[in-house]
Amino acid sequence: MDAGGETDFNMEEWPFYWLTRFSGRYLQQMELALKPIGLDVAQWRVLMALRDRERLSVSEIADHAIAKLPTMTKIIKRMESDGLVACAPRPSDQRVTEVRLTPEGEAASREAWAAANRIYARTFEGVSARDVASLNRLLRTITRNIVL
Amino acid sequence: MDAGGETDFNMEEWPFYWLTRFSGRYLQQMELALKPIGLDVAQWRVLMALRDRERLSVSEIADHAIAKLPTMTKIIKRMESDGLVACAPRPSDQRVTEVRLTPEGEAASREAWAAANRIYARTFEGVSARDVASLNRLLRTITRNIVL
DNA sequence: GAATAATAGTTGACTATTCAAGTAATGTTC
DNA sequence: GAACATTACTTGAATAGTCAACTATTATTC
Repeated sequence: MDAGGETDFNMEEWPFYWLTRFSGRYLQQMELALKPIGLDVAQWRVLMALRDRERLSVSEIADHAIAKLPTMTKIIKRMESDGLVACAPRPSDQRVTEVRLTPEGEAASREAWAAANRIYARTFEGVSARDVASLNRLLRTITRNIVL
Repeated sequence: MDAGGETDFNMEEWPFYWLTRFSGRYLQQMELALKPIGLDVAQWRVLMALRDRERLSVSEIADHAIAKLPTMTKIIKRMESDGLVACAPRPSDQRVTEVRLTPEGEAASREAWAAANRIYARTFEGVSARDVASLNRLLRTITRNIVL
């Protein structure tokens, strides 16, 4: 496959094309679904990160959400002043700022997850569980491969 | 699958998790690869859109790159003042601004595609052509489904 | 254990993106 | 064909994201 040359190259056979395109539409739809909840995509990423663990440092959230650290600082500050999260220095290491959801943040999280599930349901309607599993497997592989 | 509830939910079995994660890393890597060429991700999206067609309107590019129209206006203006693209009103409809690559823009495009191909090669190393084809097929389906 | 290095985060100046409101050209309706 | 609506952008004010430089805390080295 030679995407740069003059040879016959079909964009639709290039996975990056579809991944970019899908990702863009996913963000559009999430943005739309989050608006009534009073959230944006950046905040949604923080809620996703805080789904599994109760407390995370700002760096850990930035890493998980694949955002730069200063960006994440400011997103967290916004969410803090909106009352969605609470921040406190970690007792064992005062350098790290630990972030956790407030009850209000948990409520927003539940609403956001419900919205995400609705989008998921219609997006994968008619796709078999086996195909979803294959997709996850392949995505995990290429996500690992791309970093080098 | 109930991503919002208290039930056992494994993020790694949720395709949106991987799609978001992959997409983030892809953008990181492209950003890195484009820097020496003097391009950013926004400009790369324009070059991608202009790969197949010689001339596109600002709206068409915005739509293809899944960006908002005012954003695209400004990206195009930046690229125009960098000498990468040229703009002219469409003769048959003076409202539309047609954008095409300059020779300089074509050169940048070739370099960017080469960089993208290098990333693609290492990302999909060891992935069979059949799996790539399945991935494309599934991505096309879910990209169509998500919009409703 | 004082000096230096490394880590975690924040801040401020700069750039990029977005929303809302504007302009200009084309379509439509009566 | 004049008035109104729609389309295709563009612009300016507000917001968000980024880079470089800074502070504070912990780790390491001599």
